[in-house]
Amino acid sequence: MSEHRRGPVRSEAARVAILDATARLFAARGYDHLTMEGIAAEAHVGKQTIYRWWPSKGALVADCLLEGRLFPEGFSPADTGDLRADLIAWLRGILAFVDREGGDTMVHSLIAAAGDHPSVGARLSEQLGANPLLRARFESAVAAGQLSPDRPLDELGDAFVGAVVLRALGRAPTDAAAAARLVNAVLGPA
Amino acid sequence: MSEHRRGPVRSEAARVAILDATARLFAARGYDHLTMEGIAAEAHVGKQTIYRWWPSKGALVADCLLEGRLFPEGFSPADTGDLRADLIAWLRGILAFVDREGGDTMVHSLIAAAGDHPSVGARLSEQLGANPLLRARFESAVAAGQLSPDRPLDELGDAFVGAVVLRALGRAPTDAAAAARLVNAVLGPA
Amino acid sequence: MSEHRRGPVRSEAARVAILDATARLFAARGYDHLTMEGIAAEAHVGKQTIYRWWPSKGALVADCLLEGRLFPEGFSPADTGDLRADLIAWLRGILAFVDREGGDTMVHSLIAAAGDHPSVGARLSEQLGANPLLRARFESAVAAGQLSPDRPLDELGDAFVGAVVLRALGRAPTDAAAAARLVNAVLGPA
Amino acid sequence: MSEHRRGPVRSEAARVAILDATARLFAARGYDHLTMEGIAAEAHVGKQTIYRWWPSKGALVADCLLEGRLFPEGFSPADTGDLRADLIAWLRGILAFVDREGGDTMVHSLIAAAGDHPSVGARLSEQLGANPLLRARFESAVAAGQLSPDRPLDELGDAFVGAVVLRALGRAPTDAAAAARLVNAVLGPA
DNA sequence: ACCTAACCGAGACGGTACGTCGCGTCTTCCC
DNA sequence: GGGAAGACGCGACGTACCGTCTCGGTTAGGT
Repeated sequence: MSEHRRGPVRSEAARVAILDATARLFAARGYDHLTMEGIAAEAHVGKQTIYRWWPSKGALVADCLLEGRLFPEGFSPADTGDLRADLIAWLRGILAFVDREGGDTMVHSLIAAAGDHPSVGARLSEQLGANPLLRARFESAVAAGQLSPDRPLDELGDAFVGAVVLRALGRAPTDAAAAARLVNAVLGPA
Repeated sequence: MSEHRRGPVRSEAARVAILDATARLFAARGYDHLTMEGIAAEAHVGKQTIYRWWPSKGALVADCLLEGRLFPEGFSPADTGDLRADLIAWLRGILAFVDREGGDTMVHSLIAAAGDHPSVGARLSEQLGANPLLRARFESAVAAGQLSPDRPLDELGDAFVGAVVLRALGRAPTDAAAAARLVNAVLGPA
Repeated sequence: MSEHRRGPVRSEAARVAILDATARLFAARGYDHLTMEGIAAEAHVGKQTIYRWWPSKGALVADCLLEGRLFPEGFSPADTGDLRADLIAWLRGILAFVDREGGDTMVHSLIAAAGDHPSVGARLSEQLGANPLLRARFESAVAAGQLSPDRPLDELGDAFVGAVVLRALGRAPTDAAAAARLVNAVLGPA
Repeated sequence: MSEHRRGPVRSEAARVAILDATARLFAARGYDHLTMEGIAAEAHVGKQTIYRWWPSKGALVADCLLEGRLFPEGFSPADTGDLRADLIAWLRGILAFVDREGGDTMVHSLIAAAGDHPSVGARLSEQLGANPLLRARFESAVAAGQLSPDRPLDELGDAFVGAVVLRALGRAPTDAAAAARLVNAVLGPA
């Protein structure tokens, strides 16, 4: 009944080698020094094998992001019961990542990749902003009466993550109090 | 007294022709279809004349932005006395610009350019976010008692503009109520 | 047994198109107006395809020479039994070629190419001087007793061809008796 | 009565500096690595000053040649009374010059320059071949009965020098007996 | 036990743009 | 008005990648 494909199936080894090579080169040299030829060489794979399964460099990076090959970590806010303190700690972690050696390159690369490939943009806020987890933290704060139930929570997360992205775009230096200022700005003073 | 330079000075005609050509091509075809060769041809100028004065495509676009060649307008919030209404109107204008024909291309191009060149990022928030004017609007709101004097105003602006940028990165479609939701999220419910 | 190469083999069509284009443009505009870009365009070929197989313009011209694409003819002395008359006729042919419309350009181009690429120089004396055939003519003359068997024949050929090349270098105009004078000078008076 | 030119006359210092720089760079890097910009810089002279007085690189080199800035020496045959021995010694000197470090570069450069500028070709045979002196040696040999008075002497010189140039073009290695073979070839066996 | 379609590596191909070099001209200031 | 400095429009250079294509070799179904 069903149409059967003959011949060998997709090589998992090749798929993994390509994604590994992509993540490795992305981390080492950034998105715009990433080349299809470089990936193919690094992965010991023919270029056609890449093009057979991914339409573009952006899609490849999006897949790496999806499989968590670019951020081993994944930032998520703690829940100590004190929303402001938790948000400040969470933002500090992200800002420290951006400020560290090569971190701004990583962020800029992701932003560049987001420009190339729509789904990278979507993944970006999830991975960097950990939006589902962030939203959960907000919901917990609402339940605890620390946050008005009328605040649209997704937009609230966007405001925090967006401010960080904007800072990263402009490469503005971040001081120690930046996280606290941003929380005060968005949530209102304590 | 001063050490004097001999030889011809920089040609203003060439400088203007290059910036004009850059702005024209940027608007027409977007940042990543913008090429140095295309600019040189459009400006009837040698490539070397571009490289003599600008190190990269990004720097060129940054200068265009600085001279207001990319946004004749410049979004600025009105001051009717009602902060929320003014912010919603201002955000709607920006979102409409992003959503309009080719508007997302323009924004993505600017974001891409920001990745290439630091000062584009800085200029971006000023031009697109009109930060000095936005800050003035916030200060007016503080004076009117509509905003707590303890909110850091620059971070507040970053949160708004950042959220818009983040939306644009993910190419999420914007509905009519998006502006209002964002204002409620950041400022708290009315 | 043998290590096997994978991947596509060299395209004969591209090779021929490049050599054809080179010969065509060389004949039309001379060696120093010959450009790699022009050849690539004329041959409908990427520049890299030329650089992949030839290191320089000179090597390309040398290959054309080797395949007889620059002189369809190839000057060779007749053997009527009269050495002096045959040499004079042969030299007249060459001098006429040099003097004719564009002929000096061709010769200067070849000399310039010889400067660029060693093997062009070697091929030059073979093609223009037809040395193997010239040497055969000398051997025939030795057998006929018209030439001392102690004359080194290669050097004899070099003397004739070299004198012509030297004339061409200096662009000295050649009169009708030039060929006869050269024969008398080298072979001694009749 | 006569039209007087006003302003300063041609600067001899500049003229000498340019020719010196040309000769220095020619010897150091060869004709085709010689650039007008390089000469101007080396001579601490504006490019316009060069173009004001010389039409091309070739003309510049021709002038250097004319003033003896390229060959301090100038090969001339001795007159010991033995023509063959004198010619062999003379040829050996030239061949040694060609074969020595960078000597072939020098000769190739001169040939290339001859292609660019007609008078370089003419000067070349005079300087390298020392034709007037060579002709004088031949005339002495005719007087001594060592050479038939019917041999055209200019063509005879051309044959010798031309054979050397041809060898140099093809970069053929020269062995010790080469000079003797050439003399035997052209003059006939002893 | 073939057959054969789809996979794989390698890499040649026609292209586009890059950033550099050198050309010959033009422009500015100084002597 | 000659000369230094050097900016200009221009054209070619040789390189880097793009995305497509063409090879032989390798694997699995299907028959």
